Amino acid sequence: MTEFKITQAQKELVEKLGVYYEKSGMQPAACRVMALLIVSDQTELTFEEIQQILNISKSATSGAINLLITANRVEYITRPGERKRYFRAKILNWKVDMIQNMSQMTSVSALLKEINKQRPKSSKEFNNTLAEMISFLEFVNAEIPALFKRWEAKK
Amino acid sequence: MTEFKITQAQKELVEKLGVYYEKSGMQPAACRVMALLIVSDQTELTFEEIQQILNISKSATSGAINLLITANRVEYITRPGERKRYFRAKILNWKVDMIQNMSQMTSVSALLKEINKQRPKSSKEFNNTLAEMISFLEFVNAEIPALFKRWEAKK
DNA sequence: TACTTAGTTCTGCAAATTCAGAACCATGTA
DNA sequence: TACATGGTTCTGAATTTGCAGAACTAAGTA
Repeated sequence: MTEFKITQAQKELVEKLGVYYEKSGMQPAACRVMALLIVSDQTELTFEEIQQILNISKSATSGAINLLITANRVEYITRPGERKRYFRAKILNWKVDMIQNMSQMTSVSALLKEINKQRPKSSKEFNNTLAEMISFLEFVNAEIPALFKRWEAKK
Repeated sequence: MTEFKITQAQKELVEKLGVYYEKSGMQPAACRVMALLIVSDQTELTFEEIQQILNISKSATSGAINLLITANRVEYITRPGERKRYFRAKILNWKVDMIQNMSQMTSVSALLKEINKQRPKSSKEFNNTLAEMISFLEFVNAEIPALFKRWEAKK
C-alpha cells in the first residue's frame, strides 16, 4: 500500500480548482481527480494513488477516470513490464481545447441567428441588439486564429 | 385568462436555446424562461403569460424569474395603473455581460498561477505548458477591450 | 368589508445524481 | 493451480434537484 500524500496547501488548491471544474457540470469526484492531476507534484498518478489521496472508493475512482478519459481531459500511459496505468492531465493540447471551447460561440450565434430570423420586424431595438451580439460573436470567432498569432508574436 | 401562445417553431427554438443555457448549470425552468424571453414575439411578458406558455407551476415560474433577476439576466418594468410586472431579457447589457464572462478567465489564470508557483521545478514540461496557458489567458483578457474596438471599427 | 390580482412561500414528492461497498473479472506471477 | 494486482460493474443508499400544489400575503378594487 503506497502512502503517497499531498500537503495541506495542495489539498486546498485541489478543492479550489475542483470547484472551478464543477461549474462546468462535471461530477465532484471527477473534478477532484482532474484538479489533483494538475496540482500534484507527480504529473502521472496511478489508480491507487488517486483513490488514496482523494480518499474515495474504487468505483468512484474508476467512474471519474473513465469520465475524464471520455471527455478527452485525461489520458494514461503504461510502463514496460507494469500492468498499472499512469494517468495524467491532457493539458498539452490546451490550445486545441481552448479553440474548441471558444468555437462553441459559433453554435450559439447560429442559433441566435435562427431566432432573429423568425422575430417580428416590430421589435426593432431588440432585434438590433440581437444582431449586434451575433455580429460580435462571429467577429470574435473569426479573430481566434489572429489572437493566437498575436500572442505568439508578443511572447 | 390570457390565451397567448407561441408557434411550434418557436417552441423548438425555446428548447434549443434552453438546452444551451442549461450547460451553464442553471435549472431547466429558468433556462426555458430565459429562452422564451428571447424567442417570443413580445419582448415583455407577464408572470401569467410565462407560466401559461411554458406550462409550469406558479412556484416554478416565481423561482425561475427571481433566479434570473438575481443573476442579472432579466429585469422588469411596470406600466402606469397596472400592478403586473412585465419581464424582459436584459440583453441590452450584453457587452457588459460578455466582458464579465470573458473576465472569468482571469480568475482561472490566477488560480493556475498559484498552482504553478507551488509545483516542483522538476516537472518542467508540465509547468511550461501551464505557464503558456496562463500567459495566453492573460493575453486574451487584456485584449478584450481592443477586440471590441476592432469590432466597432469593422462594422 | 369582501373580493380579485399578482405573485411568494411552504410542504413534500419524484426523479436524478453521486458515491460506497461488494462482487466480479482479467492478467500476470509463484 | 492458487494468489495478487489493477481495475470494472452492479446494487443500493443518501443526497440533491426540480418542481407541483396549496396555502398564504400584499395591494388594489367594488
